[in-house]
Amino acid sequence: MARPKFGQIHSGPSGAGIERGEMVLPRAAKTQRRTRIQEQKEERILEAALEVFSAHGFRGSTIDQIAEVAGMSKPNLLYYFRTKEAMHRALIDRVLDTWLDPLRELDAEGNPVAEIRSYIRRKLELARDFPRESRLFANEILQGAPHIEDELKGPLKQLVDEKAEVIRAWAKAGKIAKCDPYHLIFAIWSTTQHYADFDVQVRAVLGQEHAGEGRFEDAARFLERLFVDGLQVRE
Amino acid sequence: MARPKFGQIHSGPSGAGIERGEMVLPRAAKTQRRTRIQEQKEERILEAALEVFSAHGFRGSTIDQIAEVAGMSKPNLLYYFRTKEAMHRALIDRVLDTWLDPLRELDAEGNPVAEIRSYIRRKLELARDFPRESRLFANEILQGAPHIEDELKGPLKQLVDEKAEVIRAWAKAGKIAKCDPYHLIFAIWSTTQHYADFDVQVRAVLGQEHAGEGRFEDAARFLERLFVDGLQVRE
DNA sequence: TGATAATTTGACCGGTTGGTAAACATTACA
DNA sequence: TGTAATGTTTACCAACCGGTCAAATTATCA
Repeated sequence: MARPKFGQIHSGPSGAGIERGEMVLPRAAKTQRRTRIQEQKEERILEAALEVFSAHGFRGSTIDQIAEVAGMSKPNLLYYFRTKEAMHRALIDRVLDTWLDPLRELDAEGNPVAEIRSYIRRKLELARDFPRESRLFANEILQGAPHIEDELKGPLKQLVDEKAEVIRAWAKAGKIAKCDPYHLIFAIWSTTQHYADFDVQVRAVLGQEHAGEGRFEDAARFLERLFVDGLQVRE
Repeated sequence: MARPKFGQIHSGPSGAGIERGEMVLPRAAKTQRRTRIQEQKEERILEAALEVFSAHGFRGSTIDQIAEVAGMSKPNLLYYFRTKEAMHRALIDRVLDTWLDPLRELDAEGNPVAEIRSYIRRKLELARDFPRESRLFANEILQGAPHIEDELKGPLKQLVDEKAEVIRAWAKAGKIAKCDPYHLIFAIWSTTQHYADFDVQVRAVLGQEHAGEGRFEDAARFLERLFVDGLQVRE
C-alpha cells in the first residue's frame, strides 16, 4: 500500500497525483503498460463514439448511445474514459493528425500544378473514405470549436502558414497565378469536405440516379479542372 | 360554446381538428388573424431561436436558453410555439426561401460569366451578413437533415435542376467551359458558406491581423477570379 | 491453486430538460 | 364598464442524462 489505490475513486478533477496524460487510461492500471484487452476495448469505444458524435454532435450524443453501438454497458465505457468529454477528446486527438496529412504532403519541390492537383484528390479521397471523421470536425467547428480552439490556433495555423508560404513562393516564381494562398487552401478544404459534410444535400440534389460513388469521380474531375485552370498562369 | 375552447389543452398530436398549418399560431387564436402582439412576440422568439439553434444545433439548444435570449419565460415561448421542434421548423421554413434567393436570380438571359460572378458575390454577402442562418442549415444538414429532408428533395432539387440546365446550355453554346453544372453549384455553395460555417477556423488560421471584415473582400477577389478563370473558354 | 488486480454490471443519484396545469393578468370589444 | 378572449407566470412533473457506487465476475500470475 505504498500508494492508495484509486479504483473507482475519481470524483473530481483533482485526483491526487493523477496526471492529465493518464486520464485516457483505465483507472486501475498499476502495470503501467496497456494490456491487449484495454487496447481492444478502447478501440471499440472510440469507433462507436466516432459513429455517434459525428452524427449528432457532442451535445446531441449520449453515453448510452455510444455504449449501445459499442455493445457495452455505460459504466464499462466510463471505466475506460472517465467522462464523455474524454472520449470526444481522445477521438479528436487521434483524428486530427491523419486529417491534416494531405496538406503536410504538399511538396515545395514538386511541380506546383501537380502538387495542388494531388492535394485535391487526396482530400477528396478522405472525404469519400472517412466521412465520419470529417463530420466530427465540422460539427465541432460549426459550434465554435469549444474543445479544440488551441489546436486550431496552434498546430493547424502553423501548418497552414508554412504551406501558404510555399504556395506564395510558387506564385512569386511565376509557376502559378498570383493568388491569396490562404483562401486557396480554404477553397480546397471547403469544396472537398462538402462531399462528406453535406452528403445528404448532395445526394438529395443529385437524385437517385447518382446514388453510387460516381459522384466522387465527377467531383474530382470538376475540381481538378477548376483549380488547375483557375490557377494556371496565362499571358 | 359551439367549440370546446382549446386553451392549454393540446397534450398529444391529435388535437381534435387542429390542422398542421395552425400549429405555429398561438392556441387560442379564434379570431383567425394574427394580432400585432402575436407577430411581435413570434418575431422575438424566432430571433432568439436563431441565435441559439445556430450556435448549438437542435439538440444542443434548450428552450430555457432561447427564453432567456428572448427575455421571456419558458411557458410563454411554449404558448406561441407548442414544441421546441415547432420553433425550429418555423425558423427553417422562414430562412430557406431567402437563402436560395441568390440562385433564383441567376438569369439565363444574362452574360454567363457576369451572372456567375455576381452569384458568388451575393452568396458571399449572405455568408457575411447572415452567418447564423447559414450555420442553422449547416447544422441541420450535417446531422442528416432529419427535419428538412422533404425540402431538400423537393423545392431545392427542383431549383437546382432548373439552374443546372441553364448552366449546361451556356456551356453547350460555348459561352463558358464545359463542366458539370451540379458540381459547379456545389463548389460555389461550399466555398462561400465556408466563411460563415467555419468562421472560427478561418479566423484562427488567418490570425489576429485579419480579424476585421477584410477577409470577405479577399475571399471575394479570390473566388471570383478562381471561378471566372476556371470556367472561361480558351482555345 | 489461491490471492490479487482488472474488468463488468445493476442499481442508483442529482441535475437538467421538454412540456403541462392552473391560476393570474391584460387586452379587445360590445 | 363588463366580459370573454388573449397573454403571462409560478409551480410542477416525468423522462433523460452524466456520472458514481458497491458488489460480482473474470483474468493474471506467483
